[in-house]
Parts: sequence; C-alpha cells; structure tokens
Amino acid sequence: MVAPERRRRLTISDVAKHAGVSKAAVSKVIRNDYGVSEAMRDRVQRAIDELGYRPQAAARALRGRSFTIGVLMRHIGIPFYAEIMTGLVDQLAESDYQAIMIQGGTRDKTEKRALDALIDRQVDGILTIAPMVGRTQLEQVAREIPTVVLGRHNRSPAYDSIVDDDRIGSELVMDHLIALGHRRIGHITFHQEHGRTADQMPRIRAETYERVMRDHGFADEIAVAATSYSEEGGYDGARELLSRAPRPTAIFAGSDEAALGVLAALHEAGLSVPGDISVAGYDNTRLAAHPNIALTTVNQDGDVMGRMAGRLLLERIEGRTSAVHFSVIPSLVVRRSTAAPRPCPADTGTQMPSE
Amino acid sequence: MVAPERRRRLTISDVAKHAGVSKAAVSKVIRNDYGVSEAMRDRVQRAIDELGYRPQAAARALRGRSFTIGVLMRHIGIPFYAEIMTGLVDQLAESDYQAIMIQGGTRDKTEKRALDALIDRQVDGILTIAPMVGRTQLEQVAREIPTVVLGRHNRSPAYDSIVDDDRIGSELVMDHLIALGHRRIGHITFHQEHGRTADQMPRIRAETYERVMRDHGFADEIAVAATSYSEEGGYDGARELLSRAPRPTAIFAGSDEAALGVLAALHEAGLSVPGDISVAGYDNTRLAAHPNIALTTVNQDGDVMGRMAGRLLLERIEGRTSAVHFSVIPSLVVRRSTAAPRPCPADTGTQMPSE
DNA sequence: TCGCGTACGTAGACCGGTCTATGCAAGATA
DNA sequence: TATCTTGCATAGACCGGTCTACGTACGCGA
Repeated sequence: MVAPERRRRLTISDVAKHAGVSKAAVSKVIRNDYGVSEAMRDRVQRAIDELGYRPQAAARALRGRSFTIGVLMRHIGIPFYAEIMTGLVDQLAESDYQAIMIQGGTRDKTEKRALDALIDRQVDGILTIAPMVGRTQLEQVAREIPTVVLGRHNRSPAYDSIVDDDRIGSELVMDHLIALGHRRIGHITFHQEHGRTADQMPRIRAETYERVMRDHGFADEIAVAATSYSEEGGYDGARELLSRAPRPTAIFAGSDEAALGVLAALHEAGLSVPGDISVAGYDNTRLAAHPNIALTTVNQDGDVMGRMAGRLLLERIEGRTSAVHFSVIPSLVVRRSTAAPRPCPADTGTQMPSE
Repeated sequence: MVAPERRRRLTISDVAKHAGVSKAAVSKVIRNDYGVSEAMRDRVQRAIDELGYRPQAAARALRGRSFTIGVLMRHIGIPFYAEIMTGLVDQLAESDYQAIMIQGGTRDKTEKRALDALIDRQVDGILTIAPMVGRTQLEQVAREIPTVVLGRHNRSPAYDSIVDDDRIGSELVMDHLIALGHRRIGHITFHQEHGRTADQMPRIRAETYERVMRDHGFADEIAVAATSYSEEGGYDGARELLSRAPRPTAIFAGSDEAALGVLAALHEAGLSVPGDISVAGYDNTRLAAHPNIALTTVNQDGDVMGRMAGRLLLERIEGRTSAVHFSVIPSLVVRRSTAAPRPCPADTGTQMPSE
C-alpha cells in the first residue's frame, strides 16, 4: 500500500532547461525586469506557456514578495464585507496580487492569532476590516507590512485608513425622519466599556443624532438606548425605548443588524412598521433590501471602499510612506420602513401594549 | 527622504544562537520531532518565548508544510458559508493549521485563478465549497493536494466529499406540507444547461419532490418552475407558478434565496403567507430566521460540515489516501411561512389576482 | 587598434526553514 | 575488550525562487 506518487511540480529550472537559458533569465522575464532582449522574452514566454509553468509563491515570498494581500475580518457572513471584497478583488485583478481572507473572530485572542498568521505568511499588505486590536499593535504591524484599516476612525500616521463619514450618514437619516414630521425619535447605540480599544464610530452616530435633535429644538425628546449593534442589541434597545411613555414615533438604529432586532421587537409587540413606528438602520445590508423588510438605511459604498483599499495598499507596496485617510460619503436609501408619523389629534396618550 | 528601516524579522538562527544550540535542534523542538532531550526542549522553548519567535510559513512551505488550509468559495457574504468556516476553524484550532479563504467569484475563469492561487501558495489542503469547476480538474488538483469538496454530489475516489442528504431534506419539506393538508404544491428548481459541470443537487431536490407527489397520488398536481436558485429565480418561478389555475396552495423553493424571491413575488401579488400560500425553502439562511420572514426551511448543519471538512483534511494530510464521502442528515425548521391550506368548500375556482 | 560604455546573459549566493547523514557518548552485548 | 545499539545533537544540503556581481559581445569615438 504505497501512497500514490505525488507528481513533482514544475520549477523555474525546468523552464530554463526547456528554453535553453539560465534560471535568472526566466526570473527576469517573469518579473518584467530590465535587461532582457526581445528574442529572450519570446523564447522564455513560449517555454512558460508550453509547460504551463506558474511560479511558487512561497519561494518568491522567501526572497521578495508573496504577491498576496491579506484581509482580516471578524466573520465572513456579512454582506457589507462581501462588497468590500468585490471592490478589492476588482482593483487587484489587473495586478499580480491575490487577496486572501482570514477570520479573526470576535475575541482578542483569536483575532491576534489570525493577524499573526497573515504576517507569518509574508503577505505584502494587510487590510483589516473593523479590527478590535488596539492602535499601538496596529502600528507595530504597519511598521512591518503596509496596512490599511477600514472602518475605524482611529487614525495613525503609520497606516492608511478608510472610513465612512458617519456624521453625514447620520445626518441623512435624521433629516429624513424629521422632514417626514417625526420629533420623538429614539436611537440605539453601541455601548463600549473599554475606552482604550473602542472605536469612535458608534459615538459619532450617537452624537450626531443628539446634535440634530437639539438643533431642531427636540432636546427634550432625546432617547438613547445604549445596548449594542447586534440584532439582540436592537431587540433589547427597542424594548427599552418602547417602555417610555409616550413612546417614540421613529427609531434610528445605529446599524442594520440592530434595526432587524428592532423590527423583531416591534413585530412581537404587535406594532406595525411604518404605521405605528418608523425604523431606519445604517449599513444597507442585503437583508435591508428585501421586500419583507424594506428598511430605510444608509448605504456605505463597500465597493468603492474595497477598491480604494486595494489602491492604497498597492501604493504603499510601491513605496509610499505617508499616511492617507479616506472618507467615503454615504447616501440614504429610503424604503418602506419609514413614513410620516400617524396623525394624532392629541400628541400624547398613545396606548402601550401591555407587558 | 529615506524609507523607514524595516526591522528584520527574527529567524530560527537567532533563536539557535540565543539558546546556544543548532538550527536543527530548534527546528526539532518546533515540530515536536523525535530525538530531543528534556533539557534541550526546555532551553529552546525558553529562547523562543523570550524572543517571541514565530516561524515563517513561506520558508516552511518551501521545504515541507505551510500549515495552511485554503478554502475556496464563490462569495463571502453567505451565512451558510460562515457557519462552515466556524466549524472548520474550530476543528483546526487545536492543530497548527490556519484556514485562509479566497473568493472564486461566479465565473469559471476567476474561480480557476483563485484555485491556482491557493495551489501556488502551497496550501496543505483545499476545501472547495460548491465549486463550479469540473470533476476532472478537481481530481487533478486532488492529486497534488489533499482536497475536500463540500456541497457537490459529484463523487470521486480522488477526493473526499461532504454533502447534505438532499433526498431526506426534500422529503422533510414535502412530508410537512402534505401533513398540513396541501396537495397542490409547486416547486422551483435550478435549471442548468451544461450537463457536464452541473451538480446533481438541484436535480435530487426536484426528483424527490416529484416522487413524493406521485407517492401520494398527486401526480397531476406536479408543477415545477425551472428557473434558478437565486432570489430572482425565485421571483420569476413564483410568477410562473401563480399564473396556473388553480394556483398552488404551497411552494417548495429549492433554496432560501429562491424562497425570498417567492415571498417578494407573493407580496407584490397581494397574497398573504401562509394565509393564501405556504412557502418553504432550503438552507436555513439567517434571513430565514428573521421574524419578518420566518421561513420554514431545511437546516444543513454547516458547523458540523465545516468540522468534518477540517477532520478529513487533517487525515488526508496525515496520509490517508482512500476517499471518504460524508452525508449530513438535515433537519426541518418549521416557522410561520407554512400552515394548513385555507379550507375551501370547492377545491377549484380560487380567484387569481389580475395580471 | 584600443579603450570604454552599454546591453544582455549567467553563475552562484541567498532567503529561512526542514531533513538527511553523520558524529559522539553511554550503555548493552558478546 | 571489542562491537553494537540507542539517544541526542549538529553540519550542511536542499526547497524554488530572487538578486548581486560579473562576464561577454557589440558599437562607437579617438
């Protein structure tokens, strides 16, 4: 019982022999290096094509580049991340670089392990999407490898960053709701304990919410549920907001995930959307678009972000050392989850569903 | 303007020097190889810890293993894939292997490129999730690298495969609908032109549907819309089925994606679910669980599948050469999208919404 | 013809690990 | 005592690329 002979892979030497030239010459052709005659190029290229040779990334990595971009994300099941990847892959398609992804999970330890794994695999550039790891550590990574951080407002001169302009996005939502006639608008935010590693994003959305409320003279109506951006957080937050009297006529959830939780809570409470309450989210996930959900939300152009990430990484690999911070302007997507509040003769005294 | 000195990475030689031993000794300790005294192990381990050394995967790959498992998937935004990854990562957590993912996209060419990229990066094992590439090519890959194919019924002695038992899953749905009292049940299937690379999965689901219908004496009620498993396919398929008179009282969509399209079409047609029509899907995606959708569907345990994939790959890497084909028994998740058909005095003559 | 610069091609070191072959010492066996 | 085994440590080849340093041929001006 012998293991089947695992066919040896073609090497650059095979190509060199087949073309009757040196390894170095083949290498030069592959890398489009200077000092190759037209005849040599043709000859080697023909040999490569005939044999179907592809260089081995590991060997290249050992000496120079691995032609690999590593992307670190918490989980893969997130449609927005998929969009980012689409943009990134598109951008890299014309280069020789390939994007690989790795899951960091939601624990510091697993994320660290994943990040190390990318570094150990000699990737030429790293894109981290909404990482949990602290700035200091990111800077350390960035010193070794070109790095782009997406979705964290935590700037650093050591790495490039790409963020959505959350201030503008939140204003879009609030202006929309207020234009519809709402004034008792609740907000669900993400409460982070650790100020150290916390990102400013939820804070920006919450602050903008409060500012706009105040600007319109609705300071007394400000109602924030500080739970989390998860579906569960949205559910809990919604129940908290609903327990107020009078209850809000609209809820601006800090994320679509949370908005889904809000919808679930409203559904459970027997309240209709947007009849009884309008709901808006943030992120324009794919679920938000489904007719049964039809959530008004803020669209961050993940495709553009991913594309930009690819460009910044390639630039860094080419040698740029100054940091670039890119801000993407989001847009509002109005769907059926928001409408004018139900006209009410008396503005107070709406009945609550009994607990 | 000089680029900042990029700090040289620690190598095995640094560790050896620091511990006052040979490179080979350090290598042995790292790999838990035979022929290392207790004293040596301690000494080297201490040096590794003190310096914070981590071996470089590229260098290891060149000689032996890269300790990397490559996962090829079409897109990352699919919750079911996320579950698979969770299982896989869990399974690999105790080993020294790391899973990386790569997007193959939906075109043959891009998928091929992604697959090559994994091979060029010397991964020790490959998991392909519902690949488009033909069996012959998969077999060729499998000859070079341990391979597990998930989600294709296309078996081969060259690689392991993991599939959901679609026959059982489809029976679960059909039995459920029939037990509720339905007999005019429509089905939406995925029509594939290219028999060559086509997978049998949609065929199995469709055939099981027809068989169960016949077994219950409902052969005359068989109604299949051959579109696709996408949301759009579901939408088109539903409209096709609705145009029949009498229209079905239940629709079994071959996938949740398609089921979502069905819901959208029904919503548009002003039909209520499950009041007018029951809808069932297949896959138990995350959307299916949301209260606003609450889709009855078939759950494939992605976690178990991913875990199994990891185990099979590790076994193959350890030297197993015989093929294993693993079938996961799915389960039915009953939600609010299915109910008994509306009692009707006359079974025919239900009015259609005008087109 | 000589000297020199330029263009092109190659030999061989090198990257950081693994792995084989070998050395060496201590204990077992003849 | 001589030989053999066993356990442990090491030197150095090796993986498949890249890259430096050098050799060679050719063109051109003096």
